[in-house]
Amino acid sequence: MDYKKLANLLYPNVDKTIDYYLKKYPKRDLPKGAEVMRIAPSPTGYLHTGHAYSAFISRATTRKTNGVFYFRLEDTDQKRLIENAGTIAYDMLCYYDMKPDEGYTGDNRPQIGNYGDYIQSKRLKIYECFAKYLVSIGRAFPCFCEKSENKEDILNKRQEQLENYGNIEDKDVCRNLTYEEIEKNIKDNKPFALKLLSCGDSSKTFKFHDLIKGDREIRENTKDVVLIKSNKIPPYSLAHVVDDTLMGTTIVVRGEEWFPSLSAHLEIFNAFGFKPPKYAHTPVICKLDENGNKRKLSKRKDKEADVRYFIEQGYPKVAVIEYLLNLLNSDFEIWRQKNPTQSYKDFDFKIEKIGSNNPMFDFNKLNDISKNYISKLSKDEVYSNLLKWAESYDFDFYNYLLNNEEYCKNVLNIDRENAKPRKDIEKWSDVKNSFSYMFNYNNHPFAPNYNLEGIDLNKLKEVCLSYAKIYNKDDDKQQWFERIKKMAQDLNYATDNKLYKQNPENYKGNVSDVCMYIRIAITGRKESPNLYSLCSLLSKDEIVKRLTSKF
RNA sequence: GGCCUUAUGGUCAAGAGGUUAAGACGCCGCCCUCUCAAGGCGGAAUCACGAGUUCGAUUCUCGUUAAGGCUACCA
Repeated sequence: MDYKKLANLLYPNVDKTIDYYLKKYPKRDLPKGAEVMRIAPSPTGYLHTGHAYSAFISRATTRKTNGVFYFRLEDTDQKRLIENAGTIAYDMLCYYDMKPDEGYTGDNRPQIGNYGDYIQSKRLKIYECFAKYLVSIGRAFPCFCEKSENKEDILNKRQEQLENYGNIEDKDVCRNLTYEEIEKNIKDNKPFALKLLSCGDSSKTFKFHDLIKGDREIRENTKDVVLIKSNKIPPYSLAHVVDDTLMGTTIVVRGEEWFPSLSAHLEIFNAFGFKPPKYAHTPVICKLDENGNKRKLSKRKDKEADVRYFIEQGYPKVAVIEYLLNLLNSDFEIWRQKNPTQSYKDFDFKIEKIGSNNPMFDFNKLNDISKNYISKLSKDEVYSNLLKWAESYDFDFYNYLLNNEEYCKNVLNIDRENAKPRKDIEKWSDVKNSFSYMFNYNNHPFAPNYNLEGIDLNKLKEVCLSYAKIYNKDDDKQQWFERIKKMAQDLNYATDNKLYKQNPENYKGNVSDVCMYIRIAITGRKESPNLYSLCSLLSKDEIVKRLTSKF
């Protein structure tokens, strides 16, 4: 077969050679050891938590090595495109401190960098040229078989093949077509897919080093994978090889689900004579499903699969990043303990430290990281973060915060900015609820739906009414408590816990019960931060009103 | 069916041919305390199973099992 002739028959309009493109995108001039890495999502949905997870690896590694982190949009699956998904993905990356240095920046926004176009659907001419080259050296052939239109058909066909033949044939029948047969099909305007003519032998293996998985022995590829679909668009396999070569990618980070097709990708690199990049196949974030089985985080079922969920809930971005980082390099948290005030960016992130089994998403851990992070913020930082969150997700609360800035900051500062700060805020959406008695109590002498079951209403009334008479706004913390103790004694409550425990029947209760009644009246709850702190932020009128209006 | 990957407490995990098998989250208890949170102290809980190599295996090898993935003109 005359392959050059075949190449011209299949791609008569390609006028460039691959050398043209290889020269057009020369080797990058970067410092020694610099890595070039990319995030290459397909815009078929929002940015998945797993994308953020692997993007972090690339961002951290390129930051560490003074390399380049770029964004390429893999929009080759025309059927599943979702509008704006690419833009959202870019914006999410920026939000989470992973702004790319180069590439796509959103739909209708300018691209950055000299290795574009960074949108695959705009690179079809390039792919065609590379495809033609493979035909011309006898490593690709056209396949005129009818394609299956949907996944179900494909799965059925596969099942049928399994049942009838016991295995699935890799080598495609069309690889044996003669030039004349092909020519006739082309003249008849039959659409074709271009496939790799695999030279692999499945009984042979070769050595391969993965940055995460380590040294592996891999079976040679035997599958005639599709290089150009019949709609002229390449699937991932060819686009990956061509783009990562032209764009100078040095490390490809991708999910472990790609590992089985690695062998085919390497054969394509090999067919071109290109040196493949290094690879890091990452574990996949999972969760426990209803049946107790591990499964991949699913965008349809799991809210935490969408990075926007964490923003809506008001998790600080650093908390989310540190959680993912903790999953990636588990020694991070030891470093964090030793370096409580440093940025996570100062942590020496190592790709090879990434574990190789699939972690489960753990909200307990995220919440813990988040509440620790928030507890270290100053009241001004808390206020501004909360305000920003509320602006998008709770506008009433936003207005309240804006109009009562000083007061709100004081509330947020209760037990903050000291050695043992309170750690009861996990995310911004918690704040309004946990401090509702401070923010919006006006019409509720007792918080809405407060359950007074088990509370002695007579005692509650007695304590509240007598405390309302003696409350003094000018007391300092000690005087405040002394006054309560005095009142407790007068009402026959114990003020010494040991005495009380010895003879509880001699008392109506302990001074802690007195505080409980006051707390219920002031906050509508049995638990709250330090009562003195709360009272000192409320006016005397407000306190008296809360103590008395119920009765 | 074939192929690939993984297996240390409930979760994230360190670890090495000989360890009392780190640490963190969660859980439980005690202390502190006006309650809660925090903090302090303590506790329960792990090397999937079976062979082999070895003086010795959770660690190395081989099987088994389980879970996940791929086997698409999806990425």
